[in-house]
Amino acid sequence: MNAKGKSGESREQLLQLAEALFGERGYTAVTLRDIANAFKVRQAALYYHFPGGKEDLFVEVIKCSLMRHLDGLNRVISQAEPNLSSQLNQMADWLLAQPPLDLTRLARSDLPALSQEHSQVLQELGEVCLVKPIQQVLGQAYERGEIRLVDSKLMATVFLSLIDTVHDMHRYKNIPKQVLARDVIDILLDGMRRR
Amino acid sequence: MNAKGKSGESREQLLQLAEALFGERGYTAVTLRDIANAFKVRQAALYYHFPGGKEDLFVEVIKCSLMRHLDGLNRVISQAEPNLSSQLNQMADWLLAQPPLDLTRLARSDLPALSQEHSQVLQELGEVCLVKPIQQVLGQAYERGEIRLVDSKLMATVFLSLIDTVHDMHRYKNIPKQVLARDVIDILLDGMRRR
DNA sequence: ATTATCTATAGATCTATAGATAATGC
DNA sequence: ATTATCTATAGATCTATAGATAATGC
Repeated sequence: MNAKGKSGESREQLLQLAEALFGERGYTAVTLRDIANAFKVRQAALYYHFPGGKEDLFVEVIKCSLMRHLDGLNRVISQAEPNLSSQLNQMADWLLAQPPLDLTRLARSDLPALSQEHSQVLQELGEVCLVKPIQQVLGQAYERGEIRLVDSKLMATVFLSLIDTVHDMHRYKNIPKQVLARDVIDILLDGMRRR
Repeated sequence: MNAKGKSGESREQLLQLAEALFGERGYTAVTLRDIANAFKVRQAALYYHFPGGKEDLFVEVIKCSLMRHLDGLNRVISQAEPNLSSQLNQMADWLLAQPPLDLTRLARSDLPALSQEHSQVLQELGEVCLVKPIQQVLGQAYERGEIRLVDSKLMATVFLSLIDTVHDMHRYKNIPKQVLARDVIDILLDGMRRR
């Protein structure tokens, strides 16, 4: 082996660099050369780690990212106080610490460039790993009587795109992301509250 | 002239087709061939209408779209009843009738592929044409005492990404976009209301 | 003469493959 | 022998340019 250490950790680092780039600019806008540069190897060397090429690398990146999100969300949900406010804020903190994962762009721009197979798999995994956990939290809050009945899928998706908005807003304001998120979440919570 | 009629209207139609494509999949994912196909000409013929090439076409598309949004938003704001609920709902209806214009993707994926000049111009025009009008409506609602003090830029951006969420959500549900938007807007309004 | 297209193609990427090379592990 | 890179390059796009062509307007 030439530069990188144990196989597992260098693959991990490659996935991490690729995730940051894909997350920032999207599938078509990021080239294998960009990723190779970040990894400090030549473009062709990526085919050693991902013989399937760009599409397989992307699919792997998104799969890993989504699985990690599922784990992370479930963890913070279980550790949060058993009320919606705490749960949403903990989820927001966790999501904001991750590289951006814009489901809207994923569905609109990235997935259409992939094979129908891959597109469908990622679409469904996105539902399961991101939308479902939030939907569930909203559903439980309704059953506890904390909020009134809402379209939980719609509100879960709104919550996720709110996170992306805050990710971006942080470029222009130097208010911490968590504070921005908390402000919007408070408004959503008040709005959903039983009256 | 061969196929298309008066110069002005064919340019209009070209801009409209390009706007739909760019809006759906983004700058890098849409090729000149895609646009030419939609316009039913060969790729090279686009250089007659836009000698500046792909980047200039995109910049023109976004400029026109943003100016139209500014006009449309100002019009519906002035025609709405003078309360925030009516104004936001009218704006939502108008935005949902337009091709999607995802500011998050624009800033993250599209603008970085352009020259710094163009990138900056569009960035600022996006602020002026989309964010500012909504910010203003929120500011006036605060002065009327309808809502409490909020970060109007943050909430304006949240409102815009909410519209994009609804644009997408409509793919999966067959509930009318306006109804979905109204549900979320009601929640935001209640949350922002003075207590 | 002007307008709106076309064909053909140069030049610049980008993805992906083939084969060489160097370092380590047995 | 295996692992992780490299160089070189084929093949496929994609953008952009040059020059030809056909229809209309004067």
